[in-house]
Amino acid sequence: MPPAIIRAIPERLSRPQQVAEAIKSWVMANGWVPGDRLPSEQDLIDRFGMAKGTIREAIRILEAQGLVKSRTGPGGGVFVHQVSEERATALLGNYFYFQHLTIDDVYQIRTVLEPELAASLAGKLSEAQLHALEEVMTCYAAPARSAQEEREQHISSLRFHALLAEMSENPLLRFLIRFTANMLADITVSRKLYAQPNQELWSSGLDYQSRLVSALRAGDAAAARQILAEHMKNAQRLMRMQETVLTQRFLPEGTII
Amino acid sequence: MPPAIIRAIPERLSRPQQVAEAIKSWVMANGWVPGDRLPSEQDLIDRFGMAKGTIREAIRILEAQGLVKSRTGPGGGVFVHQVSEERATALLGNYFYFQHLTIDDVYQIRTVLEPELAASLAGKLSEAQLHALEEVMTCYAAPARSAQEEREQHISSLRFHALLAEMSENPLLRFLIRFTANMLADITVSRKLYAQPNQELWSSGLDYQSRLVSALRAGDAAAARQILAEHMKNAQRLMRMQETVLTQRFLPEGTII
DNA sequence: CCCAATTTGTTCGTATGTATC
DNA sequence: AGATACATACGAACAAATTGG
Repeated sequence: MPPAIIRAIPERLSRPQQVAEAIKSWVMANGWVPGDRLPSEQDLIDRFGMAKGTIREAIRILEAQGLVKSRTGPGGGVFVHQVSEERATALLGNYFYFQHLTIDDVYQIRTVLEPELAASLAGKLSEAQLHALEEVMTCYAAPARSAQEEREQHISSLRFHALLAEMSENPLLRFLIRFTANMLADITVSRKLYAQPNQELWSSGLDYQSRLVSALRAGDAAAARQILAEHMKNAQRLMRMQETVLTQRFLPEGTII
Repeated sequence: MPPAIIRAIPERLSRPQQVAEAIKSWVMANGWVPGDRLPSEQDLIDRFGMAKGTIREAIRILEAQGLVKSRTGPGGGVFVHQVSEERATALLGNYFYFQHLTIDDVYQIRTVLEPELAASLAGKLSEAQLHALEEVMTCYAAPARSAQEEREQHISSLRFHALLAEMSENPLLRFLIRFTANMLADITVSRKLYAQPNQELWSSGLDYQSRLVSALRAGDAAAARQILAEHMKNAQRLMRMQETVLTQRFLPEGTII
């Protein structure tokens, strides 16, 4: 039987990478948490017996991963930093830049995750949270008068889903819903911007969401699941009708819906 | 109405970060693909009018993100590189290091993704692929005699799911299934290693998988979905019974099941 | 407001390592 | 083996940013 975990042959790491890994393990071993300061640059130079440039490159590697942040001046230094959702989104987005995703690929995921999210939140939201959702919905109460407006409403709709995800207790579910919504917001383009907006379809989208909030308020998980399942199916159909496609691009950090 | 996409105030980037972003955009604009060589270090120094150290730090940032790789020697240089699944997994794992995930969090995702995967693959697999799945199943044909063996079988079971995911056409689904399986393989520890293995439960796990392969071969999507849904519910219950917990840790690149 | 101390950030010259021919 | 072309590493000096007096 093969070993439980196949650890790839460690291709020779450059020294900065080694140092970065060493620091990472060191942080973990010491149980350092975000906000804690790492030894100073000079200190690291002495400890590792390496040149300043090498140490600095190591720091930059950790910084690129979102694990540390550095500040200049007295009281400055390199600090452990909690990887932000933005950073994680950008880094994962880089991976998918090279995998040609289709709209349907993304919707295959959303079609199962969103209903699950809705079901898990039914009856668990405060009145304030439910109000926040209704607030976002007002952004597209009026029917779109152009394809451009329609697209903006689509983005608002995605924001609704991102907000809903924010309310989940499950960090993984939260991230995945928001990640997929961000992907769609960032990299979809409609090929039919000249076309007339299809009011019937998007207004039914609004209808879905208000029914959803009702179900969430009533604590009806089955209904919430069902409503969102239909909503997803519908949204996917609309994207298809508009011949929407995904544009390949790197996601710069800082984009968030 | 707020802007469609809120772009966070661009907190002042250090020069290496700016250079890294500039190179990234440059690569995209030129449509460079994995394997293409970036200008030499000296060339970049001249172009950006910056010192070697700064340029090198920028390269390291891109390297940490998995976007480039550099080789020394003649014909060497910095090359565009497709972000590997391992790298993406490690980087995303860093994010979840700071979000305390529970077993149930991971299973909430698996419970909906795995059945969807199974359904989408029904009737689409070649006989060779189906054989490969049956091959992995043989690893735990024999009942576990200890908690340790039981854990090894659990890992094998995860490998089965990872292999199944590999067969999906959907890169996002593929990644997510494999990511969650990797999370469980890497960071679960059983708190009841002293306990007797529960043969009944795991052998039923094997039963599920052989029924699944049959359904896949028969092209019965509904059955495949149903079988995996039950399998997931059962596996989650087992993890609960064993009081399995997640240990928080950074995932070094190179771990893969 | 300025000055001094502290810490990271940047530059340049030089030397070393490595792979190709 | 030797020459070449490239990244890699080192060290010392200098610059910029931040804090506190």
